[in-house]
Amino acid sequence: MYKLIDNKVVFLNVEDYNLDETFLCGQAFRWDKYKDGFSGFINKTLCYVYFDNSNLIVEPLVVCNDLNSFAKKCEKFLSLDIDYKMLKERFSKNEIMKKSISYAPGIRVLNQDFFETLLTFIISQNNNIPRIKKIVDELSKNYGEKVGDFYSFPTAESLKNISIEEYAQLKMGFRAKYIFDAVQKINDGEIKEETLLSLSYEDAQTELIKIKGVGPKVADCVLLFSLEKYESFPKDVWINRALEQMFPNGLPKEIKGYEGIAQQYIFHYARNNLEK
DNA sequence: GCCCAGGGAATCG
DNA sequence: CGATTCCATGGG
Repeated sequence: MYKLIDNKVVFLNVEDYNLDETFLCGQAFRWDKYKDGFSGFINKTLCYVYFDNSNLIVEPLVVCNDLNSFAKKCEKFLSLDIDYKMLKERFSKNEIMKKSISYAPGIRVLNQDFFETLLTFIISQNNNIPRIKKIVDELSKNYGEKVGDFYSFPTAESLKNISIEEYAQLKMGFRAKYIFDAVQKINDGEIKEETLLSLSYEDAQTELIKIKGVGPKVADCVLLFSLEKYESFPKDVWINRALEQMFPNGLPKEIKGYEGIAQQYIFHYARNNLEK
């Protein structure tokens, strides 16, 4: 439930939500600490997200002429339309899941912009989180739109005539040619968000992998973080360690259908507690 | 200098 | 097929 109060979107009595855990867990690369919360873009609108006691508040930092429709976008983006209390109770019937969740119980899987998620996770391959953020910031500063002190993430249209060499100048390395191919396939209409949304998880993954530099892991991140395929379970180096050490006999049945949401708790636990 | 990072493509056997 | 190697860059 939310209300519109004083040009802000106010979600009342939000539980099972921690902004630090959610914005800093490695699923999003364009949110920064700001005042008592975080600043970033929701549906192309720059905003300030913070807690006021138990209320979660989204304050647009630019003019927003349709606050009601923006509020619905916020609800979806922040994953406030999913019953996390119920999901975590189900996951916690498995003892290892229960322990993983206890290390960061306030993580939520965001519903981010498709194009931004696609490009940022192409950049993420064989890379580390601070440097991913740095490259994504450079991409935005160079080709995004200036909004106050911030820059929006570039659109596919705005990247239409950018060359591989220009991407390489942003220190992307070998990923420059992959970004170029992704932008081209989006602009050509070869890859369409609406199509991917209508397809099954498996078929949507098959489509995404047609992009150069997009393999199973990057595709799974895009499917989970921007296309609402919650059964998607991205496997990176940390998750592989977790699977060996925590789930040698496979994933528990309690997370079925929502493996991706469970994956975030496991990923966070593994990154902070497992040995290399 | 070596190792690693929210991997994937190219190559090899 | 599966297994290995290379790819750019920067921090530890």
